[in-house]
Amino acid sequence: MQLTNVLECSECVVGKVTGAVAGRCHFATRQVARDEIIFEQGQPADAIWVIKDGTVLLSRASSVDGTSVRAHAIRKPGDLIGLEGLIRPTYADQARAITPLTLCGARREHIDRWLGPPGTPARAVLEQTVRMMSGDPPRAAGSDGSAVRRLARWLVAESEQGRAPAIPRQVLADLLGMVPETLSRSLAELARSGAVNATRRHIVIASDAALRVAAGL
Amino acid sequence: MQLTNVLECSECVVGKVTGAVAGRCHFATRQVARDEIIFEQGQPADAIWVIKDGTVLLSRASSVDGTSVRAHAIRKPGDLIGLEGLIRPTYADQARAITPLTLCGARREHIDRWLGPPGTPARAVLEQTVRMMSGDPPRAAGSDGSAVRRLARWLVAESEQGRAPAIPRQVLADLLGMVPETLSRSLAELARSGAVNATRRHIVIASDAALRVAAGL
DNA sequence: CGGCAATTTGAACATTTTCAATACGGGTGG
DNA sequence: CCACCCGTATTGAAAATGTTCAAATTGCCG
Repeated sequence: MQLTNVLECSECVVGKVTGAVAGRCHFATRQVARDEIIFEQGQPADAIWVIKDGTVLLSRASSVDGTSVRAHAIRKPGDLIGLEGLIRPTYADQARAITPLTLCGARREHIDRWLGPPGTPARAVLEQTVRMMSGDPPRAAGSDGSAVRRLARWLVAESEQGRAPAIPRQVLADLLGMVPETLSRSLAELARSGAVNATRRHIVIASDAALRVAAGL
Repeated sequence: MQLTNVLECSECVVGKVTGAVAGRCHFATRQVARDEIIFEQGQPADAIWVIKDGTVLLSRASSVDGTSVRAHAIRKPGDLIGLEGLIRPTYADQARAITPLTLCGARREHIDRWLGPPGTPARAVLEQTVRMMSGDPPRAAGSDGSAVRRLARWLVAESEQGRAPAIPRQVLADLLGMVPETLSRSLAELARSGAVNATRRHIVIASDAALRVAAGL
């Protein structure tokens, strides 16, 4: 996304807007060593950062069980991290430096003021966008557990009032990182164990408990 | 992300900001039938929509080869689709209705005006965020092709000047949806075929051609 | 220069994919 | 209103692929 690896203030979102000349932007610069944690998932989201130099790794513990954390994105110079602070009290990801880093950041209140009054169109759209982003679960893959387990987790996470969103099998398979045949088999398995009740179009949850067992929770 | 399935104007990003009472927002409402395509990947991104009711599926053809499209996200009432129009001339995804839909939308120029002057902080941050979002490749999964192929594709997509980002194997494995052992083997395979040259910390591309062959391009 | 943790390798095993055939269900037209 | 038809979903069996677990290696840091 960025041609050079180091971001000048004149190329930075913040720098550009404030018309800053090199190094004069009002955000605070901070150096971070490799492997250092910038923030933890669940911590109060009290700062937002721009990456000037280096690479950041975002990881998230699966929202349902607290265990296995999985890397889901890398962020590079120019990118913003910690934006979820705009819409929720805590960080949605863990951010870790996988190279030495230069960051520029500010506390949430500061950003809040800087962004201008809430209720302006740009700000409202920004917030909605961040909400959308941090709500997207990373696409599942084989190493996330067996097909049955992934399906069960998805059902736990996405179902409302005992019914899963009506999504064609082909599409759901894609979202779960498997082929339709495997999805079909997994669903049959869950039905066999009494966790769900599936027709061609709808999936209803028969036993929340059984489903959670299948999900490994 | 939304408790009810139908979004009132009073709950909508646009509605809220404009203080609209029911149905009075200046965006145009549109009904969409199930399976209808709202926009195609690559088309001029000339409109942005808010989902009022229903579910939208976003799919993307892998950026490297034009073939296999994969579903990568679903969007629900309250979400915005087509935001990439703010930062690039064409849509980054295909959007398809997987239920009957009610949308509210406006042309890009309109949104542009509505969002206020470019160069305001909120707007700049919004644009940067959208840029980040549409740049994120969906996490790979087993059904996307063999491990070697997925690795090769990632290398093609992420390398700059013949070198891949310096990422620990463990992390890269996660991003590619495989376990470290499999990554190791895949990398060895690519090295054997002369496509890359790997040390523990860096991966350099030895032959762009060979790599593309391994990627199936 | 030595120790250690990350990585690589090996072999057996489990799972998923594949390919092909069948069943099912919804929509359509009579 | 019912029967037929088509496309989607399911099932089966074999083969390919990835995972697991354990052991050996290697490169990097102090």
